[in-house]
Amino acid sequence: MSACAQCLARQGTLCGALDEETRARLLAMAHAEEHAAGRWLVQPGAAADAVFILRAGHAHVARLTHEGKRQILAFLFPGDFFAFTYEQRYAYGAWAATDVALCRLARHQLEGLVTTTPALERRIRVQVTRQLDSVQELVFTLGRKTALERVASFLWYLDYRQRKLGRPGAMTDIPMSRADIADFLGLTSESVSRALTRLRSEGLISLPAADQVGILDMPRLRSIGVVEAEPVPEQPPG
Amino acid sequence: MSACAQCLARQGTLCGALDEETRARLLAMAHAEEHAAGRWLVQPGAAADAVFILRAGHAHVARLTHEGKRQILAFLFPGDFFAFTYEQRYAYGAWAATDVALCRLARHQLEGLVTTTPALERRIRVQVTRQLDSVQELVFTLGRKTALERVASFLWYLDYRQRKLGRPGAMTDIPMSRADIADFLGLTSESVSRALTRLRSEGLISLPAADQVGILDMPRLRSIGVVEAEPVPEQPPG
DNA sequence: GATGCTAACTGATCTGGATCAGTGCGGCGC
DNA sequence: GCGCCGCACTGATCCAGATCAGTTAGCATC
Repeated sequence: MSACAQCLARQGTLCGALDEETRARLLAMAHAEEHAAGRWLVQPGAAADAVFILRAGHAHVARLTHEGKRQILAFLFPGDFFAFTYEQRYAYGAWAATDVALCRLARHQLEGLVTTTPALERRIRVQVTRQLDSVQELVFTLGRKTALERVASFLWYLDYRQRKLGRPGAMTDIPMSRADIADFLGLTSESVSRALTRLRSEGLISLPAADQVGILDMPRLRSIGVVEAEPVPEQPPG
Repeated sequence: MSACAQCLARQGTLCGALDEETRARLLAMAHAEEHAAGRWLVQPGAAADAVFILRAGHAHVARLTHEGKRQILAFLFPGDFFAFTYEQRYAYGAWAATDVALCRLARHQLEGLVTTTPALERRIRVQVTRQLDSVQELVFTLGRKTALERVASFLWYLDYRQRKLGRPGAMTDIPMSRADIADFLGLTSESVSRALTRLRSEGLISLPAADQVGILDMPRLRSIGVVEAEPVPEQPPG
């Protein structure tokens, strides 16, 4: 079984629910790649000619400014696809945080298959819509949450992602640095540290190592972090 | 010509580039609606059973918290479609800022047409991807820009949207309140006012009325606001 | 054209998170 | 084992933007 086959068969991702034939065709055009940690997988501003699926490792999508500011737009977990756009060039870059393995799909090839395969088209639409929902979630976090709320919701999100990948352990990995978390949440690494310390001192989490959290009180963590949207019967705030 | 026909024929939107037959079918399932200012067009948390296209007026997509905080996720202009999701319920609401006119498309009907019409499927995918790009832009704004930068980029955005709708006048309308702008940019209305005052006092804009700006120095406004992503040759910041 | 009423603006003060400046610690090379 | 290096944490100070408190400018109503 080729390197890409397994990742294309994964449930709940781009191709999981597709029929055999379509998956075989995708597999035929998929190009397996490996990259070392600390490299651009997608160069910001490069010609947008391919779509990728992360097979293994951790990566993130980020936008940079000329002053060296960075905003991480998404953390990528195995099975996630990225670099999908209709623009000529990528507005953002994708960075390998660890050693990673990818499937690369040439955009024009994929586009060809998509036009003759409604089921694939639909899968892509579902995935892009999901991504839209999750970025809107991030907008809310950045616009209207305090530092503590941001970190609490981030821990919930980390746990959720890892649970979905099927790791039911008591501990949740933190596979990125404090600086990465800060650049995702619109904070500094110091603020992330302080928020974690505070959550620990209040007994919501344990921090046995810098890259591991144990969530001790999920309901309270959720209530601090998630700030649930509520079905409003009538009348707006503004 | 029915109320919806014109909006379905509009170029650059959901249905602009479709063939006659598909457009006729869409038109057949489109239900024209009008709503007064200050009402929910889409109730947050309501069953997600329809998709809408804004025909006339202004509206916005917003998420609320139980503490009365609000984050506006997008301002809607004529031709925009919204409330498109694969979830059971809307995570966000859409609010009529002025009197509005809509086309309503029942989700199950649209879904049926979409599966047999690749061109429509593709149009939706392009639109959703564009929305994703613009929300990512907002993430960057909220995560890494100062108040002045946010307001400057917002004015550029307003001007861009209105230019695209074909209003080449020297003045740009501001069809929403300062509080709305604040809730979009993650600020307070006071901060929005101060930023506008400062941009005016530095000669970048004129403010003949509260709901109109004249952009006097677009290059400088862009350079303050847009903080362009730059194609990085190698090496990350983190 | 006086009387409210609402939204925009502005000034004074407060504060959450940034910034600056360390300390502590775990992993790695020698 | 020991020194080095990089990251996480923590303490002290600073500051951008929030908050609080008016003032001003339309605009509708009588």
